[in-house]
Amino acid sequence: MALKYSRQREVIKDFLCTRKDHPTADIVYMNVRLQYPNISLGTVYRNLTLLSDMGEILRLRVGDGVDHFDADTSPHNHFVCTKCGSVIDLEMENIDYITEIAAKNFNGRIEGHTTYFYGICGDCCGSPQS
Amino acid sequence: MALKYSRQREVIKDFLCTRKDHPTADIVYMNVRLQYPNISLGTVYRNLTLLSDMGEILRLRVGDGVDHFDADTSPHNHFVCTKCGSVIDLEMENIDYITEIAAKNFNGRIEGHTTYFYGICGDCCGSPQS
DNA sequence: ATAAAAACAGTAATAATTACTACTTCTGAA
DNA sequence: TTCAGAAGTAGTAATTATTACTGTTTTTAT
Repeated sequence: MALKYSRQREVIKDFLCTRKDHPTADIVYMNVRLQYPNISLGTVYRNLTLLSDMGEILRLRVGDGVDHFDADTSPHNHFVCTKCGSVIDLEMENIDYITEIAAKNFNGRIEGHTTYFYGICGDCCGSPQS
Repeated sequence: MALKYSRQREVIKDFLCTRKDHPTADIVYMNVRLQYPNISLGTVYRNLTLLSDMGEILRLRVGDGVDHFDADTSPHNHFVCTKCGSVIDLEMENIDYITEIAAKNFNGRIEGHTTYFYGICGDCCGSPQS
């Protein structure tokens, strides 16, 4: 009986599934609290960690100092706007073969890679003085 | 007269040039203090930020929650061991063309990418129970 | 030499995340 | 169906990396 059901965890997962942007723990907290007013931030963090450890969600470390979370666990890549900070899904062909390129002259086991593309997103390209 | 000479900055840069692992600010601080005992941690952070803003060093956000720094600014990629946490240079062919692959169906400007390979390093592969 | 700008040491503050604790909720058997 | 114990929770405190602030020192252009 290692993992028990928890209403809070379900609500967190459900909320994350409704979002295509990649919210931070704090944003999850603020939103989940609307339906579940006395949930605690610690519970949000614990369950996000739990869910990502189980592989049900992804934890994205895009380099802005805050973890982002993604309910879409299918293989895909992300773009981070250096102007507005938004994290966007990319529809692009799979590039996982780069791990084989990396493995060629490497003395160790390469298991994967994390790649984030950065630049200016469509919205910010259109807005004044970038 | 925007940027003035500073002995502290020189010592920090010199130390970083002697290292091929990718030390954190704290490790830089501890080592630089051996030669410069009353340097402050804030000075180390400020100068590391300054140097990376000038492009003289790289700031690596490998996803372990701590920034690493690299005096080698030539284009190369990094590997992070998920067991011991060490950050290692990879000698591999350039993969920057992946930004063009990413740009194909993307409505915005892709300027670059950060890629970190992860797995088990050579040392940890050899050691017991990985 | 000197004065203003920049940098410094030392300390305080911030921000994200994790740890702790007493209480509550699940759940598998009696 | 109860009920005991494990797992989870709310609320708070602690931790960790980093940045900001302040009064003093260093650099450098005149």
